[in-house]
Amino acid sequence: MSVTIKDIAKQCGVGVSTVSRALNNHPDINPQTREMIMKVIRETGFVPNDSARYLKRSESNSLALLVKGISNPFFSEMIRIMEMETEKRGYSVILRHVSANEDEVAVAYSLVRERRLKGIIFLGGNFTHDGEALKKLGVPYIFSTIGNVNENTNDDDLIANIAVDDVEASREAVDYLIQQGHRNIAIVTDALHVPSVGQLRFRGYRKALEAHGIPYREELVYEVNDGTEHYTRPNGYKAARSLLSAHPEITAFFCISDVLAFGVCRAVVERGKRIPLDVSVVGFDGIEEGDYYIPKLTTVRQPVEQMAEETVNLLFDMIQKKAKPKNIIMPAQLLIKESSGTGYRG
Amino acid sequence: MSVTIKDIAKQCGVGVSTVSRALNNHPDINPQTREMIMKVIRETGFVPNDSARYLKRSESNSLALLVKGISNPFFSEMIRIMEMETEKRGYSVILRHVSANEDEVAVAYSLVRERRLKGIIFLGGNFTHDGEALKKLGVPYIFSTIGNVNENTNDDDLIANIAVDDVEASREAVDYLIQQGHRNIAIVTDALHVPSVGQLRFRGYRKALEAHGIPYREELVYEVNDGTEHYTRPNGYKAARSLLSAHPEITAFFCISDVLAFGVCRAVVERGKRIPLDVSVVGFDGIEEGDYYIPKLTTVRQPVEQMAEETVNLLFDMIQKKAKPKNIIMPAQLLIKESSGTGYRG
DNA sequence: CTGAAAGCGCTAACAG
DNA sequence: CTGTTAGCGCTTTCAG
Repeated sequence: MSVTIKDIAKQCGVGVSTVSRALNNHPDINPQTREMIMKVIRETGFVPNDSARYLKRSESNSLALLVKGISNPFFSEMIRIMEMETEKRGYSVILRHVSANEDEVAVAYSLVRERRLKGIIFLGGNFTHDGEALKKLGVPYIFSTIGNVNENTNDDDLIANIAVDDVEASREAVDYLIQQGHRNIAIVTDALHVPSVGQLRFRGYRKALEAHGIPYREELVYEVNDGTEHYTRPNGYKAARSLLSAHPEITAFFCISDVLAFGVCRAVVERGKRIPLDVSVVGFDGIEEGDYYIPKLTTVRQPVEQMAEETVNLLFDMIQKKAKPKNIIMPAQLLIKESSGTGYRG
Repeated sequence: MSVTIKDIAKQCGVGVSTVSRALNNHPDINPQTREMIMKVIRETGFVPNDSARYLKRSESNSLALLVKGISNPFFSEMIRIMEMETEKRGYSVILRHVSANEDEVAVAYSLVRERRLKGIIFLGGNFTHDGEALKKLGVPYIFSTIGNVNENTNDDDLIANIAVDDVEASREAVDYLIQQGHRNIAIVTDALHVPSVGQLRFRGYRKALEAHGIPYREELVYEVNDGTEHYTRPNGYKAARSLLSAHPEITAFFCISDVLAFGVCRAVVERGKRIPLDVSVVGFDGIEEGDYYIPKLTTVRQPVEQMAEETVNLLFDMIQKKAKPKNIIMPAQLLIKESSGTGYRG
């Protein structure tokens, strides 16, 4: 069908292996021969078939980055940095987004077999994986920004994991709201019933309330569940509308993602309330969009750059057997911007 | 290394071809044999190696969707619908994002060879392609939302293309601003020197000014160029800051993308001006985020759903030889929301 | 330094 | 219905 390595070999009057050597910058080749071959390759527009290469190759120097929920802008920056860091080490990255109903571990498994991967990074998603399936992967893997996947694990079974302390960061954020005078604080969260950041951040919320002796009210909790993706503006919007109409006494919203928070803000404003005069809104993640919102969003910032770097670092250390899987907790930072302030004390 | 089709064959006491048939739902196989084989496959956790499959297969029933500038949220929705439409037809989609410095046609070329693609969709990017390289692809291809790539082409060389009438849509948007009384209208655009939507939308801007006898002032044009991605909030922000400080008389901004517009809005507000009382801002694309912004963004909406559908439709017609490449223009719609209004008349 | 030859794991004729 | 066999395009020994 199209031009192959054989055609090039014939046209150059050399063997296919010589062409292969030229292609792969092998040292064992006469520079002149290489130059000649490369010239023909350029003229022909020949591109080697990766399927064939990977099929044959035993090693690859590449990682896969499997992202669940790629539309979440929080991941964009992380992906960018992880790609950069990986390429800096001479490795290439295979980026794949897996949809909500796909099994990322299964995808990882095929990829390892096809592309002879050296390691895998899982970004996003809940932690509900089959330990056996993970072990079968046969290469080091690491979870990033998925919460503490090792919560109930003993040291030997530790899974490589990088995340902020979701519980503590959320507790601080809600504590801040309470200190501002808020008492009727709603939370917009996700996936309370499965191990997830939603669950962890919710726990932080409860802890803060408890610490201040504020009774927990289930009616102020909204668990989003529309659509396949949960971290969306419409979901935040719906949450706040519903919460506000049932509980107009709410003066603050803690949202487990910035994207949800934008939806919440819009609903608050449409209800004729002012931010932050009447209602405070706090998000989570610290994405760029928040700084261009009006008002700028108060949020719990995850240190994306360092998290991305640490993730890649640890994975490479594991690949080189310099490290065992471990749990790394990064510091999150509450950034007080314009969407929050002193609570209404009616 | 890991379990292959041979292992399965051996374990089942059948030939590899039988396993292959079971795997591919071939009709020529005893249902019981298939069941038995599938059971072993499940138990073993065997996953066929796609590289090997594609290497051998002559056909694939798949398309590639090559996206330039994947971080632009405008594309997310288009991608979603295109994937849906394609799968509805029993084809699968290979989604690849190509970075600013990659050549999407080269990527397409490798993909065609590796994956035996049936067709290609190019999403985003400028139109500066080598016609020869495109022809070499050997399969039908289509450009979507990249502007009128056929502007200076005669009918025979027509390239399949779907876009809104960027010039006319922009003209209408600016015309609207003028009718609202605005006279000092700035434009935040991109890539004026190359064939691109930036250029087309800029042309619409000029046309509107001319039609109303408003002199064109180059000082009110800002061409973003920071970073590899141009359609970003920081770029919009910088543009508006710079424009407003040099020309405080500006009362309206026309931005060639919504994302730029958000940056502009933030800069306007920080300058102590109110939207839309003092300054109007109009975007382009009609992304969801605009409806959750405060104020809701006035924008030129591209009919994403229909564009996505038409793109897939035309490509399939071309694959089935039912249609030749053609140029399809879709209607854009000016959505007047909250970020624009009567101009300040000093 | 270079060529010949042996597969990588799978599919697709081709005979049974 | 099923097994045998010949490659898909490439990399990689192994001899020169």
